Order: sequence, then structure tokens, then C-alpha cells
Amino acid sequence: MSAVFDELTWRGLVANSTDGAALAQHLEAGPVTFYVGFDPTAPSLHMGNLVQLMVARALQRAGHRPLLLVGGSTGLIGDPKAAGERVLNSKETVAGWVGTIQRQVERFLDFDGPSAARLVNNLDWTSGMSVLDFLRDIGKHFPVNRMLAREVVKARLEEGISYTEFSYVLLQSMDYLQLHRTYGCTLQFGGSDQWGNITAGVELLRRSDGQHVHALATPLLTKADGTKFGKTESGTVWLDPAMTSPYAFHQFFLHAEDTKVIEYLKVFSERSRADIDELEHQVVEAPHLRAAQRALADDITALVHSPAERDAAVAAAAALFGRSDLDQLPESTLASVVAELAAPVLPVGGELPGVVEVLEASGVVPSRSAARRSIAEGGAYLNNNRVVDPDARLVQGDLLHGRFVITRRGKRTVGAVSFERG
RNA sequence: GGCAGGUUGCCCGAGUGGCCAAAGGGAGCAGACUGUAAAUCUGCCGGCAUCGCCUACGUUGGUUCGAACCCAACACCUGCCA
Repeated sequence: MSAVFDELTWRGLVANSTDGAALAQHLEAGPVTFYVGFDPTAPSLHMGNLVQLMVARALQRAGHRPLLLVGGSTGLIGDPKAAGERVLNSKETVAGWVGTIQRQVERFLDFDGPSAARLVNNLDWTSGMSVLDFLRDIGKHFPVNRMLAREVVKARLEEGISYTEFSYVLLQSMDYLQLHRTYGCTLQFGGSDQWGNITAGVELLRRSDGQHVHALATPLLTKADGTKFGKTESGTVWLDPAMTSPYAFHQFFLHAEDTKVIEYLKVFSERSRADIDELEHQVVEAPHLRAAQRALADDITALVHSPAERDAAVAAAAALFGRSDLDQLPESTLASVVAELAAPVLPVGGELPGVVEVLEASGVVPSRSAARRSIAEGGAYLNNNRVVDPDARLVQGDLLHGRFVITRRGKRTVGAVSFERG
């Protein structure tokens, strides 16, 4: 049995695999070159992609060689999803996203040493290919009746599916073929929603080259209510700090439900089994301390952003949710909290703005009407004091250290504004 | 190409001339209870200069004192026929 396959299984990262025993043996026999692909459908990867990166890290730690594919060509086509036909992105847009995603991905793996990772782009072997070669060499191995039987395709037959999306599976399968021929790649993995595309590649290799290769799928992470994990009120949790701040990222994981936190910890933390067992024990014994949630949020933030960003997020949360009065905090602490919250800087001209304006400017409410609603509901705070009068204005004494105001809506939506020094 | 039906707020979905910023459900937010958790109950849920005004019911134009609702054209979608 393979240690790394055992570990992946224990971490709950194996939802599906081709012959498990054979795969475990293969991983044990020596360094395996494996690949995982990311399609550029947005300017950044998100939390869902992180699951794949964690698997890639685990495999590389065990001595296997990663090929990280960014789909410069598949991103131009779009894989079919049940929700309906995608809108095509322009070639320039996709090319731009390929670059940003490559830069994101390479931070997670080691590009030196015997198990060095390598970046590949499927545009390199598809852009110059002729339609006739594609249809003869690849298309010939795909029975349409089999393609029609796939779940995603079946789901779309009623409402319709373009030939473009229908053909996606051929491109991804060709990637596996190409990477096997060029680099001897014998394992592909991806999210369980990719399972159909992945096994199609395995089958293409068998039909075309008579090669038997392996595949693995990770499970889709869900919340306690069964919905997809990775969305917040403000949308997807991105890895790009400009799209999801390290503080928001940290908070997202801190909010994990008790019933799910251990599952997430196994996936996103590289702590040992003993450590995680201990945290699981703590969830039962002292749930209110949320030790597992803190460990999860700290580990993942340090990995995706940096230990310094993790510390800043922890310090910001401690200041905002801690017991001490905000005006007791040193100016330097507040300044970094305010920076962490991406607080806008307001000019100090004449009299100070009203509370409604401040709540809106800090971003805790989307509009002034919403700010007034929050105040009426008793859920709006300035510097941890509940706001009661929607027509009140700030006074000089409200400014912490003469320039900061911390805003909050409800219990956990926090923002800030700062004022220019007068 | 012909015939029939459809296009409503984040999503689903009622509404067929004034009582419609638009029923109901879901999602979301807040309050209470907690642990920055879950469950439950209650309230909110287009914008603004908030007892009023503005913008909205596929698009454009028309009828009317008044239109999400009637008429016309256009766009897109669905079903049946060719």
C-alpha cells in the first residue's frame, strides 16, 4: 500500500479513482508524473481549486512530479455545465488569465529538485493542430453514443448544448494523451465534476496508444446544509488578495461549522493526523473556543497568502472581536486593522459626515437605505457602540486617535474609514 | 417557414387597467438565544434629499386621466407542425 494514497484517503480527498489498489501500487513503485488542470475562466483561482493544489502538494511531498496545466485552449471552449451554455470569453481575456493563474499556481509547488514541478499550457499543442488531424487522430476514438450518455451532456440535451461545449471532452482527453507521450504522465486528477473528462482521457490513451493510466477525483466540499462550500454573501472566495482580502479569507474559514470543520481541516491543513485528532477532540470538549476553526483559518491563510498576512488577520480579528475597548488599542494596531479592512480615506473638510454616510463608505452596507435599515434593526455599530439615531453626525470624539472609525453590521461584518490628518 | 405559448425583483413564481415597488416560496441580512457555530422564533429585503420623490415587470413606440397588465413592431426562448 502507498503511504501517500493512504494519506489522501484519510484526508477525504479521494472521491473516485480508477483501480485503487493498482494506483496505490503505482505510487509506491516510484516517482509518478501526474497532472492537474486549471481552466482560466476568471482572473483568479478560487477556494475550490485549492483542493487540487493541496493534493498536488501532498503528491509532490511524497516524491512525485507535478505537471500543472493551465488551459489556454480549453479555457477558450468551456466545459459543459448543467446550468447552461457559457458565454465565450475573448482570446485576449483568456490569454491574460492564463498568465495570472500560472503565477498563482506556481507558488504552491516546488520547481526545483528531483520532483520539480512544471507548468504546461495546452494551447501549445492545440493551436497549431489542423481540424483534419484532430478529427482523424482524436475524434475517431470518441463514440458519440458514449458522449451522449455522459451526465452533463444528458442534462443539457433538453435545453440544448453547442457543438463547441460538446467537444470539450476531446480537448481535455487529448491533453492527457499529449502529457503522457511527452512527459510520461500516468496520473490525472481533478474535482469530481471533472470525473467524466478525466476518465475520457484514460480511455483515449487506452484506445489510441494501448496505455493503461490512472485517474483520481476529489470530492466536492459542501456546507452543513448540503450547498457548495466556497461562497460568501459577497460571492466566491478567491485566492487573489485583491479580490478577497486576506482578512476576509481568514474570516471565511473561521466561520466553518462545527460539524464540518474537521473535514475542512483535513483537506486544507497539512497538520499531522495526531494534531487533527486532538483538534477534533477539542471541538467536542470546548466548542466555544473554536480551536479547530482557528487552526484551519490560520494554516490556510499562511499557505495561500503568507505568515505575515495570517498574523495581521489574526491581530485584526482579535482587535475587532476582542474584549478590549477600541479606544484602548494602540494607534499602530488600529492602523494595521484599518489597512487590513481596506478602509477608504475620507477628507476632513468642514464638519464630519453623518453616521449613515460613514456606514456606507466603510462598505458594511451597500446603500444609504440599507444603512438606515440596519440602524432601525439595531444592527449597526460605530466603534462597537450601537447606533440609534440615523441622523446623527460624527463628532471629533468619535475618531479613534483622531482619525479612525470602525463600523460594524450585525456581529461579524466589519469595516472602517479613516480620515486624513487635519 | 407555419401555428401556439412565454420573457416579472438575486433565483423560482403569482399578478391581465388604478388598492403594485408588485402575492407566495427560496436565498440573503438583522434582532433575540449563543461560541464571529448550528437549529429556532421575529423583523427586514430597488434607490434617494424616507410620512414624499425617482427608477423598475424583454426592447421600442402607441392607446388611456392612469399600464407589469390593452395595442403594434422588434429581440430572445419553448412547444407543435413543415
